[in-house]
Formats: sequence, structure tokens, C-alpha cells
Amino acid sequence: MTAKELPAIYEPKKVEDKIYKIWEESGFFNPDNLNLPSDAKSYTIVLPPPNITAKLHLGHSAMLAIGDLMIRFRRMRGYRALWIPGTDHAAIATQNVVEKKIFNESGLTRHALGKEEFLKKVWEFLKETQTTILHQTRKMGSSLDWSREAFTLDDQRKKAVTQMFVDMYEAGVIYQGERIVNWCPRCQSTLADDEVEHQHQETKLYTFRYWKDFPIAISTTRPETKLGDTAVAVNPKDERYKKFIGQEFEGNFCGINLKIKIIADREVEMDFGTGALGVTPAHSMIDWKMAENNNLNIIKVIDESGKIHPGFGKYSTLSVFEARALIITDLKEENLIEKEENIVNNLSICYRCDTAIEPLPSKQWFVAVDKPVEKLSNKSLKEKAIEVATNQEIKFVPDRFTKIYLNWMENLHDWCISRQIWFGHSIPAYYCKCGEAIVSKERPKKCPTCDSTDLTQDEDSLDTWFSSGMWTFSTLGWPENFKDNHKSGDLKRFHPTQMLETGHEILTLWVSRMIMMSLFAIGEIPFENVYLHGMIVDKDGKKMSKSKGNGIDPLDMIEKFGTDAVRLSLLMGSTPGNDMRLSEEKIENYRNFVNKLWNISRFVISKTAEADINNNIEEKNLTFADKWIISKMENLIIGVTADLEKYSFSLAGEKLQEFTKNDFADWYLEVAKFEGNLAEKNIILGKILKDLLKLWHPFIPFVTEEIWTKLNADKLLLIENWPTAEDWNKIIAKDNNTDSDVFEKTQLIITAIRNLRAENKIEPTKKLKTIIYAGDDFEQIKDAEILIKNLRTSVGELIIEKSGEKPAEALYTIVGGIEIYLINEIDKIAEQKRIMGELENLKKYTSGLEQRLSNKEFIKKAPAQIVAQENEKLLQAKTNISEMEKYLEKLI
RNA sequence: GGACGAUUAGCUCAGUUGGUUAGAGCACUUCUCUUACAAAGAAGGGGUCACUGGUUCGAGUCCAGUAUCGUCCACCA
Repeated sequence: MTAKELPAIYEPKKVEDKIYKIWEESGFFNPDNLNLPSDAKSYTIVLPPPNITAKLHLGHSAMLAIGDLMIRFRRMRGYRALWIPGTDHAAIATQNVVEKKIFNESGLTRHALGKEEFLKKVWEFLKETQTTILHQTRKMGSSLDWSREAFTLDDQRKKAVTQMFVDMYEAGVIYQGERIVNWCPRCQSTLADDEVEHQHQETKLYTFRYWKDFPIAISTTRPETKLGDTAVAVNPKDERYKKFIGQEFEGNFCGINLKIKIIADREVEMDFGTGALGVTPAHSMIDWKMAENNNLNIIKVIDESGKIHPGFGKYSTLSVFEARALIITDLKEENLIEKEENIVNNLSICYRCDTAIEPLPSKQWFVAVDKPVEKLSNKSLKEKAIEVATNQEIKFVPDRFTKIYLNWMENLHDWCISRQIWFGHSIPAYYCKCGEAIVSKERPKKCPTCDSTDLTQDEDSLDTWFSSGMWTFSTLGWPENFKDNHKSGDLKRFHPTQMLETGHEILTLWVSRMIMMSLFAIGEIPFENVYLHGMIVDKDGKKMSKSKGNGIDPLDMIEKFGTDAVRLSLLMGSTPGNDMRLSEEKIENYRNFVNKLWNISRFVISKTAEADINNNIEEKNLTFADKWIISKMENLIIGVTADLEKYSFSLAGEKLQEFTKNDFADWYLEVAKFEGNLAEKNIILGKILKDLLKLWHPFIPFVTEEIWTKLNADKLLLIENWPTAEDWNKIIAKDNNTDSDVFEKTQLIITAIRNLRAENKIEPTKKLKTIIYAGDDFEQIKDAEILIKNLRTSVGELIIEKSGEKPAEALYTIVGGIEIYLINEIDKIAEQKRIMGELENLKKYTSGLEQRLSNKEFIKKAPAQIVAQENEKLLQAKTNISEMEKYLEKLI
């Protein structure tokens, strides 16, 4: 094939869908088809299931790019690589989206529509978005095992959730209890703490007394709740009120009898209002806690629809706003209000409908996190979940999230898992009119107490995190694959999984719950590593959102620049846990790079047409340039592999880019042009390209696979073996005469030429390239090498050989020498200037060294090894100087 | 209020256990349409590593404090 036969511009659109189809049909996304030895290690990742509420955004794309990189890397390294796809039903979020949609289209509420009809609509919506999401996921090139696809609300997961609920109930972990919850009066549902948002609002702060002779004035923004006050809390340090602590008062507040106890609580701020807080246990989170601590009565004032309960005289049945206005009027009449001021406070609102949250006590299902569990050796879920992170059974990348996780876990409270919504997992609890409640996998035939068959199932649904918390094992066949404490099937082969790749914003919401649930269900951790990617923000560092209109649609970008470019721009320059800025320009830039790789390949393919690149390379035929690129390749493989192992994806990518552009394209390809059609060179070109494509594959799978097909490969790049440095090392290791730095030398010559070109007034490019690489003049490289050797002898042993660590430093000093030689050939005067500058530098360096070595402290305290090194450096530098001076003399 | 980060070139960021003169990409300047690539190539300019102290022979790197910005959590009576 010649380069002419391939277009100079790579067109992703023509390639990507075709390639993805080939991959998918090959079956290799499923590790069962990989033909691996039975002892092959597994590497499993479960994909965080995206909510089916909307199409994917760039955050998802980043997640897919990183996940796919990890899984492709492991697959090529011979692991049983499994990546499980799925979607999340996102109970409350989905219900709200659909509810809004229906209301906008027909003006109907879900109640008007009825549960059955409404759920039908939800499923219709769900199918639609699910299809979109799965399409987008494929477009990203994700090598997911679609045969194991799951949905958090499909039949298999329903079974698992029911089983889990029953198991937890029987172990006493799940209980029903009354607690203060965030209630949305519009959604008619509780909200988890993290579903509550806050909004600043201007409001009035009233300072008043309950009645005339009540000793303390209190401040409130919600006078209507004061009908249910049972205490006044003050700061224990507050001198003004100390004397009242423990006292009880009884009196009449707006026609209602109240018993008020004065309690002390550190949470009370002395500076706010009067420094005294009216405690309404039923309608404030903090008050509830105080009530628990002080054994206070709980009086419910507000009902589920936001109206005042019966029993509060004329206020009953009024809405909170009406009641508030009326109470203010009444208080004013009685002259109890002492102050009225405008303040800005933080209002809790529903994250879906922005309605103000009404905290109120309600009967809910909870997961107890502090209760000792028998099968966890009488440790609580919380204790176990903390333990596995503390002892590093689960490792977080980056490590700082271990602290965040632990901090959060330690403050964890019981988890409310019931939601008053229609869409979601049903709760396997059944109630009888006689008051009996039964928790059971199947609907019980009759009530065990009264034999009644009239049982009704709990109407609530489960928090979506309850089902997604089981994701690592519910996707691997739990509970069927877990009998008598023994794992079987997929669960045995793939659990615990190796990696969870997710956004750090759901570390607490999801990750912690997965850990607790896995520990409970199968007694093991769900994953060994958690890689937390950052948030994708726009180029100004702002969060991307629909309302701001600064979002970038991944599909648009793929359409415009190709998937590989999008993937690269998401992988490069991103470090775990840190937010990443992304702009269209960045994607465009990587599109250019992908095209560059394409063109490099075109060139190589045209050169290798006649050569059989499967032939072995004969070492004796190698030139310096060959050895240099081979050694570079060897280092590249080592470096990239190590970086990928430790999740430094961006660093690995940079190394690859550096090699591809600077070493391979800019220099070796140029050399190849001048060295003509040497068969050996073409074989090397081909072999390098092949390994380079393998190394790039996890980053940019499409273009590499496409080029791969042009190389007459017998199998897909997808399942090729990861390159090894040894293969390259073998080629050159046999050469006894090969100095450890022979390749670096070639590079140095190249550097010298570059410097020369920069300084010389002659038109250098072609001429110099010719001098170095072409025909007879190529001998000059060898001459240069002899010169280097001479220099080395005269300078003595170089640091590289002694320290073996920092060759570049030592070599830096001999660059001057090489340059002398080459430049001498062309322009002695220019050289003179150069060498003088060089000398100056060296002298500066030398004096620095001398200064350091004359420092007594240094001699005394620095390790002997360092001192010796420094001495040696000085010696070298001095020798170099004298060498250079000699050269300078010769020049003149 | 609690926890955790960040601050390095005009911009976006690397900098791998402390080690000689701190790097890349973009942008900028100059040159080149040289046959894989103008979606390109070559060369160049640009930095008091936020600030102040400390540890050390040696600090962008470790410690403490300050400032600014950010994220998460709690919470606003």
C-alpha cells in the first residue's frame, strides 16, 4: 500500500461506527470469549450507571474514557477484563422529570393521571432516554460487555433488592421508626439530606416573648411553629441566661398552653437574635436533636400538606403562611413583639421543585448504621465500612479521599431509605388492619396474627441508592450466586471488583453505601480501588449546566472532531480528583494530533510496503539512529506501562505524545527518508509503529484500530498483547560495544545540529540534514562518535556511568564538544562565540560547585556520598573547561 | 461552623520518595507551502514557583502561619 492510497485527512465519521460494530460482533468485550488461561487474573469494573433522566454530559464521557482506558489496558495485558454496563432508574429524579413533562404537555398532575397510567408514562420515557444513553455510551468507544447489561430496576435487580431488604430487616439493620425528615409538601415525599438544596432569601426575624412574664425573649423567622415549642435553648456559657437553665415555665401563647423548659446547648449562638432559641422539636432538625438529648415532648404543628394540625384553635387548618401572618397580628395586639428586622437566611428547598422544605416527623424505613450486626462480628455497618478504608483494603485515588470518606463516615447517621414516590423499588412490607406488619420476600397469604387475607403492601418506594448500592454484586448474580456463604459463577470469578471509577461528588452518596451493603451481603469489599475523577468545568472554571448554557454536548464534539479527539482531550491534563477545564479548542487540538498520527502511519505504511515487518531485525545492520529510537521505544514502553499502572493517565499520554511527535516523527522519520530504502529501517519503522499503536490504543481506540487493519494484522488490536520492553531490549542487548549512552549520543548530535541551525546564518535545514544523514556524509556521525569517545576518555569517567542516574547532566557538558566538532566544519567563528558562552556557563557552574564544597557545613553534614559526587562533578567540570579552552585555542 | 484541596509562563496544567540552570501544550514573535502531515514544519521570547517564617549543606517539593479561590458536609433559630 502506498501513502497515496490513504487520504491525508483522517475522517473519524467514516470509521468509528464500523469499527465499533466489528469489536462488538467479535464478542471480545465479554471476557468469556478471550480464550485466556484458566489462571488469568480478572479485572472488573462496574460502570456507575447513569441516571436515565437525561442524556449523557461530558462528565459521563470522562468517566467512559477513563474506564475504557483502564479496561483496554488490562485486556491487552492478559487480564480477564470485564466492564459491566447499566443504567440507574434514579427513582425520585425520574419521577419528577416525567411529572414535569406530563404537566407541561397536558396540564395533568400525577395524581390526576393515577398511579398505573403514570408509571406507564415513566416507562415510556425511560425506554427512550435509555436508548439514547446506550447509544452515546457506544459512541464513546466503550468496550463494555453488553451481554451483562443491567438496569437498577429490572427483574433481576428487583429480586436482589427484595432479598437484601428482608435480610437486613431480619438482621435488625432495617427498622421502621419515626424521625424528623425533610418533607416536600408539593412532592408529598421525604427527601434525603443530599436532595435538599439551599437558597438565600430575605425574611423577617421577629423577637418576642411567649407571654408577658416569660423571662426570655426569643427570635424566630417562623412564629407559626412556636405553637409546638417545648423548650428554650441557650448557650451554657451565656451569663444572661445561666440562672434560668433547668427551670420550667407554663403559660399561654396565643391561646395555646405551652410548657417551656430552659435547656443549655452549645449549638446556640449567643450573638444571634437574643441568644435564646425557641425549641420546636417537630419542625426543625437541630431542635429535634436537642429534644432527643433533653427528653423533650414533641408536638406536631404542621401536617404533610403544610397546614396547621387540628387542636391549635383558630390556627388549625390554616397554611403556614396564613398562620404566620395571623400569629404576628395577634402578638402585636398583645404587644409581645419586641423587634422586627430584615435578615437574609438560608432556606431549605426541594432540589426538584424548589418548594420550601418542611421538616417534620414521619414514619420511615431506616438502615441502622450504628447497630452491631451479628454476622459482622458484632460490628456495626459504620465500623466495618470505616475499618476497610483505614486498613487500606479499599484504596482511594487520589489518597486524600480516604480522609474525606472517613470523616464523612464517622458523622454518618441512620439512613432513611423510604421515599413517598410511585416510581422505584417496592418495599416488601405488608400491613394488616389488625396492626401487624410483615416483612417478606413474597406477599404473605394471610396475617399471622389475625388470619386476615386483607393485606396491603407498603406504598412507599426505596431510595434509589439502596438499589445502586448493591451494584457490584447485584450485577454479578447475587443472590442466586451466593448460597451458604459461598460465592459461585460470575460472583466468584469477578467479585470483589478491582476498580470503581466515578466522580468524587458521589463519594458519599454512593461509594459509601456500596461499601456498607457489600460488607453486609457477602462480607467482602465491593472493590479494591476507587478512582475519583474530577468535575468537567468550562474554560472559565465554571460548572457546566444547562441553565448557564455553557455546556458542551459530547455527541456534538464527536460529530465534529471524532471520538478519539474527545477522549484524548478528556484524558490529557486531567489528574484524579481535580476538576478539569475543557474547551472546544482543546478538543480541536487533539483532533490535529490524531491526524498527525494518521499521517505518520501513512508514511510508515508506504515505506514498509516492500518489507516484511515480521522479519527479525539484524542487529549488525543497525545505525546509530536505529539504536537510538529502539532505546527510546524501550523506555517509552516501561514509562507508559508504569504510569498507567499508577493511574497517571495524563503523564502516560504526554510521554506517548512526546515520543510520537518529537522522537519518531521529527527525527527518526527524517532519518528514514535520508537513509533510503534500507530494508532494516523499514522493518524497524513498521515494528515501532505497531507497538506505538498498541500503546496508544487505550487512549484512542478507533484511529489505532483503523490503522491496524492497514498493517495486514491477523487479529484485532483490541485483543493484541501489550508491548514489552524486553522485545526491544533483545535486539540491542547483544551488542557488547554498545555504550550505555550510545543512543543518547545520537540524540546529542541531533541537538547539536539544532543548536547550530539556530545560530548559523547559513540556510541550514536541508544542508545539515544532508550532512548528517545522507550518503557519504553520514560517516560524520561516526566521526562525531569517535570525537565523543575521545572526549570521554580525556574527561575521565563520566557521571552517567558512575551514577547511572542523571546522564543528561553529564552529557550536557560534552554537548559543547560535539558542537565544536560539527561547527568547526562549517563556521569556526560562530563556534568561537558559542564555546565562549559555553565556557562561561561552565565556569559559573564550577564556581557554584567550588562554593558549595568550600562550605564547611556542607562537608560536615552532607552525606559522604553526596560530597564525593560533588567533588567528582567539580573535577569533571574543570577538566571540561580545560578541554574547551584547548579547543578554543585550536579554533583561533 | 466542620472537613478537604488549590495557588508554578499571558492561558490550561505537569513537576514521580528534597539534589546542579523549573517543563509541556495553547497563545505570542520570526522564518519555511522541504514529497507523511498548512488540521504542518523550524527557531525564539516569556517564570521572585501566592506571601511570611521554619527544618535542611540544599526547598517548587517537607512543616507552621497568612491571603485568595474552590469543593463537599453541617446549618441558619
